[in-house]
This record gives sequence, structure tokens and C-alpha cells, in this order.
Amino acid sequence: MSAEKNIPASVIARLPRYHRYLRELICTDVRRISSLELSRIMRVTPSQIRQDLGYFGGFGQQGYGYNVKYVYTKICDILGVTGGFTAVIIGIGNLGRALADDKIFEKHGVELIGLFDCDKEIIGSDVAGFEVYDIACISEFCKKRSVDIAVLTVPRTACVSVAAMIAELGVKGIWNFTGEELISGKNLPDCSIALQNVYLGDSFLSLCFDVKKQKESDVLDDKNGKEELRRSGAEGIESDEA
Amino acid sequence: MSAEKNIPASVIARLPRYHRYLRELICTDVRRISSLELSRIMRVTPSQIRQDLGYFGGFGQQGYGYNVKYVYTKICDILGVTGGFTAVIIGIGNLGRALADDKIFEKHGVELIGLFDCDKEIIGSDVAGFEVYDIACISEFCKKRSVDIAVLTVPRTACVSVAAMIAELGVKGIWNFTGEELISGKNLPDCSIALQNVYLGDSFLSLCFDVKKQKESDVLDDKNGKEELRRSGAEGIESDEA
DNA sequence: TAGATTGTTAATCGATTAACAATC
DNA sequence: TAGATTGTTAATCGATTAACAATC
Repeated sequence: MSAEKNIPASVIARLPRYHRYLRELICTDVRRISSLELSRIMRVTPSQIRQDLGYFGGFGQQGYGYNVKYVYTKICDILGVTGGFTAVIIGIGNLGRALADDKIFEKHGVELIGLFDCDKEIIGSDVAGFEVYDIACISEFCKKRSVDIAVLTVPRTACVSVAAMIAELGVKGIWNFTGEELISGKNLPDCSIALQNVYLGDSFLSLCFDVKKQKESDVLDDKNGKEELRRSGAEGIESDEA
Repeated sequence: MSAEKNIPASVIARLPRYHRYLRELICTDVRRISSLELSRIMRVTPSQIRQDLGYFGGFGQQGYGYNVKYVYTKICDILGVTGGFTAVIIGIGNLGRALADDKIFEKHGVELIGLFDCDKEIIGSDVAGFEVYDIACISEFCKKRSVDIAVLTVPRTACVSVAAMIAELGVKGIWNFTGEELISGKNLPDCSIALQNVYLGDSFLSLCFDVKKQKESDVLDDKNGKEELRRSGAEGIESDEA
């Protein structure tokens, strides 16, 4: 059915970024774009763009370029944005609320259909226009409605048990923010459920690394600046060499 | 000073993951580990581990393996976790609150020293043990205290203007959750500030892609299942071929 | 038609893995 | 010393880039 055979993971991993930029282009009413123009915007090589899109069978036209809307639609299809998926959020703390508020689901074609928590204080309250349900009812809920994706924003300690329950109920994917790595066959019964473990800390550490580099080079610049000053003040005095 | 010259970006990008696993090992009181054992836990090749750590000058000992705590400390140093950095959060919505609550900063050696917002309703209130300050006071604040990192959890529309202000004040890095891509020299005055743009949507789309694949193969399995059934029901009846 | 730009093949580059000598 | 396991070099593999013929 789909021609998505043997496509490198590196290409797949870039698709969300294409999705993001193409969406942006549509918003600014760009109808048509060449790989060269797009490459400048996305700061990649035009070769990579042509190669990447080529894997899915060529969305462009020689001498013309790419129809933005068409490519966008295609990439949406590939990513499953048009699959009509449903999602629930489990754990309605600040992060759960942030995700519920963010319209991240509808923006990607996924319908948010339920919020769950175990805290009596929160159950029954309204969050982002949804009533928060008791997690104890999730089994019943999943029997009535087909749930494709569960977002896990529970405390880390609850991750494994909630994930096991969810997987048992036939959910197809878990978006896991707990910090506990879910691995099928390790801390989750071996099954084919899709897992996306999110580690905000990893991104934060990458930033720290760059900040550290930055600060170090600042210190260095500072030293060189002083050195510069010293040298220019010593005009006419020759160095030992030469 | 540091021997971190010409280290591939791919290696650097893996460091936060090492950090995470080594931390875990320390928590479970593992003192010593070989690249082979660690490779099984992290599901990479032992070669990669030795190669990666080798870039920083070899943290292990032949015939013995690696001292977990020592390697952890080294990686912390490299990542800047021991740099004594400071951070502020700008934009105290649900996501800002989630990050303030999460202890993500202290866990990575960074001190959270201020929360800022522009909403009169929120300013002055207590969030995660911090008083929320008026964003109008941030310039003053930065003059009194050195701020290394700013976390941007403001609405997307405010991203560029707030970032420009922050950069102007000498902040060294921005952890940007707004969804607007910050690029030095494009929508941010050209400067050497470290930028980490976070796109939760990208991670979500990757999940959608996997879920879609999953559902497709389920459908296929289903078909094959029925096919299987049909065939076993048709025992004895030969196919056209053969 | 001539010009532009893709799709795709070939060449290059970098990253990962394998192997093994060094050494604890 | 013998066994284990690193650090590091060499071999393999994959991903990116360049080039160009195909074609709109």
C-alpha cells in the first residue's frame, strides 16, 4: 500500500521539521518553493531536501519546484496527522494542563478526548474545557471509545504501572514525560505499542553545554582583549623572535 | 584548558543520555561497570561507549572497566552541570509552572533564581516557593544578579521581543519553548548566545508516525489472520500453482 | 524553444563497529 | 602471571553532498 519501505530513520526524523516549516510557509501564503529557497530557510542543503522528499516518490516538478500545500499534505499523510487519531492525557498536573491547553493535539490532527487523574481534588474539575475523569474509570472509557495515544504526565513513580495498564487496554502509543524510560520487554510487557520517551533534561543539558562553552570563550576573549591592550600599549617594543 | 577539541556533534548529543544512565546507576549503588555491561543497559554497542568516552581522554581502566561515579563526575563537568549556573523562567503559565516545580534545574546543578510574568494577576503570587516578579523589572534584576539561562515559556507571539531583551541583558543561553524558532542573526540580533529551541510537536509527530505504522501492520496482521483462517478451512484444496 | 529545477545516481564524507595491542 | 577490559586504529557502513541527465 504505502511505498514507505526501507526509508532511513534519519529521514523520518526530519519529517516533523519539514512539517513545521511547510506549515509556516502556508501561513505566509507561499504557494510554490524550490529546494534551493527552502534550503535557505531551513538551513540545510537543497540536495538533502530533494533526496528526502525523493524517498516518498517525488512531490515536485522539474523546472517548477514544489507546491507547498501538496508537499505539506503528503507529509501530513506520512506522519499520520490525517489518521484521525484520538488521545487522552493521564496526570493533570501543570505539565498535563500545559499540553491540554496548548492545542498541540488538534494542531496535529489528533482529537483529545479525555483527561484523567487520581486526585479526588482534581477529578470532576474543568481543565481546558474538559472534565477530568477518575483514572479508575479508564478501562471502562477505553472500552467505549477507541484511544490511540496516551500522554503520560504522571509522577515518575507511577509511570510503569500506568503504562502497563494502558498498554493492556490496547492503546497504540505512549507519549511519556515521566522521565522513566519505557522499554517494551523491559519495564513494559513485550508488545508492539509505540513509545516516545521525552527527556526535557537532555535538551536542558545540551543548552548547559553550549552555555559553558560560551562562558569559556568569553573568558578567553577577555584575556585576549587584555593581551591586545597590553600589546598595543607596548608599541615599538619588539618581541624576542624575529 | 579543556581537551574538548573537534569532538563530533553526534558524541556531544549523546552525553545527556550517558548522564541520565550513570545517575541511575549511582542511585542503584553500582560502583563499577564495563563498557559491555553498560552497552546492554543503554542498548548501544560497547565500541560506541569506549569510543565516546575516549574522546574526552579515557575515563576507564584496562581490565577493570569504569568507575561509575568518576565517569559521572567527568560528564557533569563536560556538560557544565558543575558550572554553578543560574536560571530564570519567563512566562509563568502551566508550562512555566511545570518546569519550576520539576526540580529540573537543581537536578542539573543550575540554580533557579527568579520567575517573571507580565500578568498583574500572577505577579506577586507564589509559585513553587518563588515569588513571581514583574517582567518590567528584569533589567534591574539582571544588573543585580548574574543570570546565565533564561527559560522562555511565554506565548509564541512574545518570543522574539522577549528574547531580544534577554539577549541584550547578557544572558548566556535561552531554553525556548515558544514554538517560534530563535535564530541568531535572523530574528535575534547576531550574538553568541546559546539557543535551545524545543519543539514538543516534533516528538509528538514522531509518535504519530509510529502509531500509524503500528495500526497499518495491525490491519495487515488482521488480513493475514483471516487469510490464514480461510486457508486452514480450505484444507486439501490445492492452489492453482504447483 | 530555452531556462529552471527536479529526481536520482555517483562521490564524498563522517559515524559506527570491529579488532586487537596495550595494560591494569 | 593470566584474565579482563580498555583505548585506539583500521574497516565498514550509512548518510550527506555533488553532479547531471531527465523533463517540465
